[in-house]
Amino acid sequence: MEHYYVTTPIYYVNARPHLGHAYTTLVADSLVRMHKLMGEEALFVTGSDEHGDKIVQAAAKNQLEVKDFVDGISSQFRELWPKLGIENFRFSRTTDPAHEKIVQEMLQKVYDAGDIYFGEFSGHYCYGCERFYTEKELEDGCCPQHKTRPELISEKNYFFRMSKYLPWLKQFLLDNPDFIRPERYRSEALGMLEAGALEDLCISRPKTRLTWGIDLPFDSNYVCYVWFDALLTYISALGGPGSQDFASFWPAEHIVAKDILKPHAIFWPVMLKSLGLPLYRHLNVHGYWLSKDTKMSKSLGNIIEPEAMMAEYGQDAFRYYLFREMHFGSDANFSEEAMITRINSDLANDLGNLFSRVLSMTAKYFSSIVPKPAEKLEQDKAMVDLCVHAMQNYVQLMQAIRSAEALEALWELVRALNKYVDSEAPWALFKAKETERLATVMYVLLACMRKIAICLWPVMPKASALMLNQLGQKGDEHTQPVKNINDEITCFGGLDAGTRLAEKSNIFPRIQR
RNA sequence: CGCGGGGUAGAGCAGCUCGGUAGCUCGUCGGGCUCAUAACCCGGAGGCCGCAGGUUCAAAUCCUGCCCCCGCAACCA
Repeated sequence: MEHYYVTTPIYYVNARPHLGHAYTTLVADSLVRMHKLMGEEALFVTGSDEHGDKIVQAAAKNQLEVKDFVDGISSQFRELWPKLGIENFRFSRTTDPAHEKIVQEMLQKVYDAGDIYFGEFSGHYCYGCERFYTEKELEDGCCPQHKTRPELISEKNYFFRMSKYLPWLKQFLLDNPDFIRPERYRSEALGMLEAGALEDLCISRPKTRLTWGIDLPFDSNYVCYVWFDALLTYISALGGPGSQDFASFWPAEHIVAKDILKPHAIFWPVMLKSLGLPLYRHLNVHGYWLSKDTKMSKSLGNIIEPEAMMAEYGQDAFRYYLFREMHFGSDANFSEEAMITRINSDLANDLGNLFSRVLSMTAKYFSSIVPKPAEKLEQDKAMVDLCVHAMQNYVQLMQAIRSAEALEALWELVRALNKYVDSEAPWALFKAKETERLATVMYVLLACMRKIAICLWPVMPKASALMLNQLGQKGDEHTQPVKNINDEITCFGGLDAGTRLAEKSNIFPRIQR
């Protein structure tokens, strides 16, 4: 069986989850569901990044022990996902002992290979912030936070010999144009390499300054600082190299937002190279959700809380809106107004109403039993062809993480079905007692609706299951409705004559403004 | 001269790689149908494709310059 593995970043737990976290994780969920729908074994990993000085500071601010603090926020993240219909994930924590062990093994390996060296670093250190600033970051030579003059101190630390691999990486990116996608982020990554500004990575902190971290295996006076700790969760979550899951699932499809392009596009491949491990499949980089055309931030008060949106509009509608609105890679605006428009026009008017009118007609004309179709006419065949094409496009685009276009493609089918209802006018056939013709038209409609319901499982699992149930099919939000959707594309039908259907349907009610 | 993205109907976007009728959704105006969630279907109006040059028989699409917006340069998806 094919295996498919996706990761989200592990989220830094110094604040509550917001729309951006939710989106990234939803994309991972939809991909896993899509691949399960293609008969593959699929899972994804998300988690929380819990080390570092900012965490220590945030805990102190909340007057909590660090461990208690990270336990709290971490579980907020973990518990949010199922509410969004997100499943099939492993939740990885950087403070998990199993992870810490693998990080130490990997560090030792890189150290033994000679890619880690002990060096001196000097810079402008602000005691208030407990961090170094670069020349550029300083404002008039002062710390931008505290407005005080930082002290020039030097510190011994461990460095990862990243520069050694940069020429190789550059060539690799040139040879593999879709390794980082969409294209714009590949350009940006190449730009970073071009600039030549990248130095070796500092990967440690002395314990005199930070103890909340993983001990370096080769020097107990130091803890590991961020990169090896955080990025290696993608591997440790599978059990690390040598494990069965690693053999089956690696390499991963990574999903990140554009703010963390550099660590994932540059640091991570180079680390993998040094470790002698296969690189990830792709780095898939998405943009930001903007609120009123600007980035969301606490100070502007334009943060969107996923839970509040779901409470108001429901899980399916919220998911649909996010998948439909954002073109992967570009920024998108989040607005409740736009979401309501989408819900009303796409979900209520087009899709929901299609189910409503067709099921109600089937109740009236055939007592809610799927009729046996007679011979298909040209227009029926055209409808079936359109269904095949729409599904092909949809499946392909969803896999390529182009959900907006995928849904657009599927909605061509939804709209065409509404049109087909109008042009074939089943009510007229009923009055004229053309029962055979009526049966064929209704069958084509119902069979196509079933296909749509199957397709939508990765995007709207609950609604998909509900639609399938109304069509007399088994189906629940947790289990893929068919073994392999590709079989559904190539063969029309799949809906047995004689199946009992729901008498009416109101899956997506209109929202009154 | 830091890097990257963008400026296309009232709104939001696609098209630009590989030049040749400017497309989609929402909104708006008019018509049709009556199965349906006042939903559905058809038709119309509405755009000098940021500005100025250039290449070309032909440019939203290629080249040059300029203007404006946004993001990154900090572990904020």
